[in-house]
Amino acid sequence: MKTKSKGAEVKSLPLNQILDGDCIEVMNSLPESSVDLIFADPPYNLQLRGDLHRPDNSKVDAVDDHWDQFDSFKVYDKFTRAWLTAARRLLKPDGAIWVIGSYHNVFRMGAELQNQGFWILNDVVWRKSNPMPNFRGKRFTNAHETMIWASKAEGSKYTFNYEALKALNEGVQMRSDWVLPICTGHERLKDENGDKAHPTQKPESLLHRVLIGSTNPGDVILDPFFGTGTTGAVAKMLGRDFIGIEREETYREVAKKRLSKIRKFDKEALEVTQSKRAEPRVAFGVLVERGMLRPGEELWSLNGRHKAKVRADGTLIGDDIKGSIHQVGAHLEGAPSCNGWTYWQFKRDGQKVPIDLLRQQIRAEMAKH
Amino acid sequence: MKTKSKGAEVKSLPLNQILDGDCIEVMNSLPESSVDLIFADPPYNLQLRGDLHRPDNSKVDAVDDHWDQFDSFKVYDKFTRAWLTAARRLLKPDGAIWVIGSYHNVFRMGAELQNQGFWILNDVVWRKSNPMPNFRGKRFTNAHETMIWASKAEGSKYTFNYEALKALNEGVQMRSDWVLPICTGHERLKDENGDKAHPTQKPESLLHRVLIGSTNPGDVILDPFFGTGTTGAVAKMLGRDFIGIEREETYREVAKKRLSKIRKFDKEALEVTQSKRAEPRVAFGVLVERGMLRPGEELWSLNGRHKAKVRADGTLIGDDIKGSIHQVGAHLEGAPSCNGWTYWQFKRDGQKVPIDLLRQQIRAEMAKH
DNA sequence: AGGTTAGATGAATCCAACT
DNA sequence: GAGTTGGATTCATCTAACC
Repeated sequence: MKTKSKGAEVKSLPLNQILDGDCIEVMNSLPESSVDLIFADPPYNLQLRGDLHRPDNSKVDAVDDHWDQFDSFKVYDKFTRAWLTAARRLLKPDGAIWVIGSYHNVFRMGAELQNQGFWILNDVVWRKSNPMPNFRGKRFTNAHETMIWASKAEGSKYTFNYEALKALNEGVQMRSDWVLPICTGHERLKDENGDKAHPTQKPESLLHRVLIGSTNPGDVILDPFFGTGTTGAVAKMLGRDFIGIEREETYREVAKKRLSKIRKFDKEALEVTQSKRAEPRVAFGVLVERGMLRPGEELWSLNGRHKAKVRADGTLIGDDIKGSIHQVGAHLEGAPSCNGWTYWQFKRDGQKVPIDLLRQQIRAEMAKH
Repeated sequence: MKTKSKGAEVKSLPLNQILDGDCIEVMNSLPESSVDLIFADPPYNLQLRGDLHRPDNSKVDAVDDHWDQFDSFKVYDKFTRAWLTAARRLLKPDGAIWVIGSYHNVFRMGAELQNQGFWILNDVVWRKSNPMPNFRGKRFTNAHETMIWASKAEGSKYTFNYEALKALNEGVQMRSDWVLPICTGHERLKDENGDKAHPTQKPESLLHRVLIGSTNPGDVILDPFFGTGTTGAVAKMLGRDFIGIEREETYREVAKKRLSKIRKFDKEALEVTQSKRAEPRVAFGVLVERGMLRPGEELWSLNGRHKAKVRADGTLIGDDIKGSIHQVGAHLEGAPSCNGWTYWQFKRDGQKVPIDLLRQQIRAEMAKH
């Protein structure tokens, strides 16, 4: 659905490029309602007072680059309002956004998201398995960052690959707390001096989970604070298109070099576990039409307490109720709803068999042709 | 230090009582700069639409109480501003506050704390070991709540019992994410009908860690949204004084009865807080997310007879089967079950290596941190 | 008595396609 | 666009009933 909806405006998007400039101006130059997902890791306004030293007196490399200083919350709020407004304009109606931050800025971003009409879906905690300790012993180890996932508006039909995430998580549904290591080792990009190329490079594993969970292959993902391009790198691997915006030339250069080395994974590997909802709908009446069930044949409920008769038009008739397999099941159980496919069974060779088996046969046939 | 600072005004405080009334009015009637710590669990402003049913058709008991209803963010913000202003007035200069909330309200509370000059020390994530699942599979399991810990102002000499918390945490620094179960079982207070007495009762283990970490014996702790009195109960056990404010008579009654049964230094309560460390379960998908295995990469079976390809969501795809490492292994062997971790191998430098080696690497990392 | 199984439940912004 | 119908969807834990 999403990929089909790409119209003419999408074709004019500067896909898989890193755009130079202030992200607000650049976003305003792009066509509205053209992007499926935005991932944003804005500067944090860290308010560091003086230099921080480890117990052994070695200096900690603080996040004190010039772009990270803001005079006050007021200025920061103005900045947040501006870039979120520009970002929201770019999102398709069913698009979504992820923002990431720490306690220094995330509350202001979250409030502004709500003020602008974004609809928060989850706040997700990235629980770092190897955070920097609190050297002074004056606070708790700052061991997590917070991400907010929000759709463009209440009622948006956002993308959520529930089954794929469940598969990623050993068969149980994915929670709002993710345990992942920080970006270190070979993955951490270095400059020519061997220092880290960017102070807050995010791990690819984080973006992998974000993109697998909330985008499909072919989707367009915008990152307005591209940095050294983790979003673009993972998007490319996963067969998504990206647009990066970054105003610092050194970061653009590092990101460009990084992206040139990335290759997309096999198409087959990118196909992901699908939800049953994605499968074609089969009308119960088709089973009757095809003679898989005969009119007049009896069906038994899963618990064996009820039975009903199949009618020629694909409805059921019970003691005091006529209707669809779902309606009759719900009525008999006194339940608000009922999935008739898993509720009803028919008899073959003395064995009770769920009618869903017949639906699966039909679906298998449909897949062949 | 703290205990010495108690002046004449402190003596007039209504200690270890539950005050009746609107918390803002009551707080304004108390003497300023008289309280060491405030713990606040205000209404979350959940905006629940219709009913929600579990897959077994049972209805979820929603938090739809009148006290959680607000017309808009504007109204909620006004409420937040008012009670935080009253709370800040009551705090001693070196006092601190904890607030707890979910994504519905915590961003607004956090921003207002900052606006009023509170100095955020940490945001602490309560990771629930047994949260309610997401029944419709439309979002991530909402598995955590967020607490914000802030001093009255920048430069406040807040209380932080670093060593006590370290001891609580098996000798390593306490982190900003706490794994604790929700309040159930005998601890959960019931009314005469056997229904829960309060819809959102917090676990004592949570308050135990808060009070051990950020107060000393003899400190005065105020809870403006006292509910059924978890803050008071834990304060009493730990030899702190409390002041509770609660406007609902039924909650006050339950809390009063509860508190009468509490005795100071209840050793049992101390044991409750020893968080059970969950056995580190590693999802195969994590190896893919972290780049230890690449989507599209091939795995070989232990006997060399079968191979399968890794997909981006941590499932495998073989000749005629898709599924988890365990499912695909079992299918290929025609076995009822299979331990995929010991069955599958990957290739590095021409050598076949069991994937379990990668799991061991991750577990070693988790154990370290 | 001791172990097993079935049932209940928790701060939840929880559907989508068709007529 | 509103109303109707099909039919997809749950994890950890505690309690009570039951062998």
